[in-house]
Amino acid sequence: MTADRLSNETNAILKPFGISKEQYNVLRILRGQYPKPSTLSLIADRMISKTSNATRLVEKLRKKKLVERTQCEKNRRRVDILVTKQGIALLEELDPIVHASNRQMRNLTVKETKELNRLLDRMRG
Amino acid sequence: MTADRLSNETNAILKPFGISKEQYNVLRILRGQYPKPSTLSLIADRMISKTSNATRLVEKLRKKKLVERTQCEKNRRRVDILVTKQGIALLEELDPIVHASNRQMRNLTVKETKELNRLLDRMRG
DNA sequence: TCCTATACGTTGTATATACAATTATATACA
DNA sequence: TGTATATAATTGTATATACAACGTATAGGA
Repeated sequence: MTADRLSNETNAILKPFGISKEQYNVLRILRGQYPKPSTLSLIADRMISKTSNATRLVEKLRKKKLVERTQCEKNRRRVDILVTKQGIALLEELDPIVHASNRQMRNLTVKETKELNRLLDRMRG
Repeated sequence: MTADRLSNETNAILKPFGISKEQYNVLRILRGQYPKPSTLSLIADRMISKTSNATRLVEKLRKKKLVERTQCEKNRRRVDILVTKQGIALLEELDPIVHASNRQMRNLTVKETKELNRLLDRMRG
């Protein structure tokens, strides 16, 4: 529930830029691989989600020209996803805004943030 | 993300009983008021959600005969929601299962759980 | 070579959420 | 009294998620 609350505020910040928090997350994953392409399974793994959802998020980003999809030549089951220049530019615009907002939003000290992350890690098992 | 992970495992546990984690949550809120009825706004407040979503969750519970809806006589804008005997019975069946699962799942000590809750409270502001 | 199992992705259905617009009732107050 | 405002809930649209069923493509073994 609490995580949702944060998530929503991030969504509100991103809304004027035309993407959701989850789509922003996918873009960051893609940038992490750049200039190498990512597969849908890789994206899904990083999001701890299903490939079916990665399929649809990527499709939304593709329609906005923020990513490109091409069938992988070496393994035609795969689809190579690559963030476009527009995607990178959008990320660079968004990063400082989102980071500042996150810090302010959760109102925790640095020490508390570390402890929170430690506990969340433990929860993940 | 982490909260989602937990949430899904709880959903998996509840699935055989025909309700979702969110619906279970609504039932518990209603039991907390029992035998007093709750309004949709009260439920939404407790869930840190919107009344629109409470409306739909309650409707699903109503179709399963787990709650009853009646228009409030004193204030006809309100709708009184009351958990039924079947609802209470289901909760009693589910509580130990869900609690055991939560404890196991998150793998934290009692002290850590308290600290986690404290930090989450701080985050809520 | 052929057949089976696995890998990668897509689509359909159900769940939940946020936000905006709308309806209906109640309250405040000029 | 009559009008404006606030409260309570509903409905429509968009977002995301999980799960299951399905369609290809690849790999491995008989």
